[in-house]
Amino acid sequence: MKMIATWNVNSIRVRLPQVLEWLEKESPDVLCLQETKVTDEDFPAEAFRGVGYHAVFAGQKTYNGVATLSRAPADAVVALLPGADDAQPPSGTQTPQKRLLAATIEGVRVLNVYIPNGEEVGSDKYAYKLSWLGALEKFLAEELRSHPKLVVLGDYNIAPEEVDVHDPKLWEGRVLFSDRERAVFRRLVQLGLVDVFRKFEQPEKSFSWWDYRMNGFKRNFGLRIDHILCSAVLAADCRACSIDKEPRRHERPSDHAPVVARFEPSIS
DNA sequence: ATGGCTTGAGTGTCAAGA
Repeated sequence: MKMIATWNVNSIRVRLPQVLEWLEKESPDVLCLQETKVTDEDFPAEAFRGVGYHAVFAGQKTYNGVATLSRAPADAVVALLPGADDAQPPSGTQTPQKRLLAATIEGVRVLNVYIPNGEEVGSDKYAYKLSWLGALEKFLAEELRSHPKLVVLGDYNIAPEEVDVHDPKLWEGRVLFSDRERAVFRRLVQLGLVDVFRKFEQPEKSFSWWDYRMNGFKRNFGLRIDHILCSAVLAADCRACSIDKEPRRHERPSDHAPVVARFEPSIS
């Protein structure tokens, strides 16, 4: 396995042609998708099989939903985060929320995550985000014990540092960039993970999400909230990590861009 | 200024995302 990627597609129904095109062009070994927004019976597994990918998926109607596509089959699949919905989820939300998919692919433990948005600091959804992150931290610590080759990638909905935000003053204290969220991100890293994007020199103002409104992409008003965190063993063999802005320029784009990590020699 | 776009649900218009 030499290339893994993550992409919040904001509806797999709408984005399917773009994802198929991207797979054919880039040929990653693994692609983790978030916000598929379909139930499992509506997931387009056949279309992915047609271009040479296995798919595992955990979806629900309208919201959330994660899927992991891979050249090699996925084993030991866990489709729910233990303890995530123990605390009261925000009123009116469907439970359990489908936001995590763990799978072992060619001996690498791949944790695909769609961390809650949190809406606004102090809201019910913000409390749910922190509670969900607490459950993730616990699950991750356990998974790391049994899987030295582990990667956690997806839409974290957290911009970890000032350089990850187009206007840190504007975003100070706000959801996605609040101190508590950033502290949790640091705690996840301290479990023994590396944010591989920051292992390498990167262009100034590198972001993975831009608001659809106000020409956010053209003005590069964005945030880096999609991340690839690797265990030390995998990070040592990571040779590059980049954000592919090309799909964000398409007609009807997702508001997120794919993030890609490359390894040498093969990590499997 | 609490908007701005986009998607899904469902067919009028709202919730949710970030």
